[in-house]
Amino acid sequence: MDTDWQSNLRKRGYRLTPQRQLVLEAVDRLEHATPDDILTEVRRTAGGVNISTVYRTLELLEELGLVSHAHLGHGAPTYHLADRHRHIHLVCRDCTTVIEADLEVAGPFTAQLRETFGFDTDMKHFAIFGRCGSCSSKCSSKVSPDEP
Amino acid sequence: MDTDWQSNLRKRGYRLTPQRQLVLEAVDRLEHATPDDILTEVRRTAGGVNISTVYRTLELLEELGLVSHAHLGHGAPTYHLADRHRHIHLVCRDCTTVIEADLEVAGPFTAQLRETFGFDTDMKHFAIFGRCGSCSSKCSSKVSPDEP
DNA sequence: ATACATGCAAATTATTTGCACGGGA
DNA sequence: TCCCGTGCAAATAATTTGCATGTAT
Repeated sequence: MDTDWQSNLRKRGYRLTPQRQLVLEAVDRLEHATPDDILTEVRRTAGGVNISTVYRTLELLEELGLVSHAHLGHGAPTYHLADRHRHIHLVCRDCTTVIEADLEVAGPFTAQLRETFGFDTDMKHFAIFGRCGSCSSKCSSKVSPDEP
Repeated sequence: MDTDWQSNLRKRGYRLTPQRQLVLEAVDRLEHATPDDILTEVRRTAGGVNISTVYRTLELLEELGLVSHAHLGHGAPTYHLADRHRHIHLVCRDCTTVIEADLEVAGPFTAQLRETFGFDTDMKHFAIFGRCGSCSSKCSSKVSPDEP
């Protein structure tokens, strides 16, 4: 039987291929996965899959609203199921740990941005940069040049 | 006479070169400039300068605390004088306009992140993603797949 | 059957690195 | 003089694209 997304895919004139199923499954299984991570995971099942297929498929799945990506740092973007991961990413500049904070902690902040600038904010797309508690308590001698 | 940063440079054993002066001046003059933007600007004065020198110089100037960089989107990072641009960048997903908001609008938000997670936030480093007022009012038919 | 999807290789873009030469201190 | 800094070219990494072949519908 067809799942919801599979019939949706065909409804829009796209084909259902093994590669597309495998990429979606990999995005589901992995979390915060880069295109390269996803390729590696997909190849565990289907060895011949190419990286360009992964890029093209991720683009398609994002267009369909099934997956989203976020920028957690200078590196490659990370992909996740669109209906999962409804949270903010706090990334530590020192240990690169990612803390996941509920979207609502930013509620008053985004409300003010809307009020002041008419700006409709998506806090999920870019990470929030800073230093986590454990790195702060280490009183690191290496002071960031970008901080006040 | 030596400026502050020039003697600082030498104090640390680095040499004062035309390239380093020109890169710093370009970062000052341009705003939100990518390494490539900076190269173009520097070459207006000194044609032979190489892109790798720009990268190496930006790294050095950042180490010295003179410049900082921010990530305003998926593209290359942008550089600015460290003691300027003490603000948050609001980037529109549709028109890619950058709104500059005073850091203090995020005060309560960063206070709560510190309280809840012990996380010390630098709102300047990554842009805040969303949609600006004028793009929202256009009632764009292209609904973002990443929004609730 | 027929167009769309894929694999593959080459092109792009952004950044980094090895190396020999040249110029500041 | 000495060695750091630069230009240059090649290496890397991430992503995109053209094209011939393969395949879902």
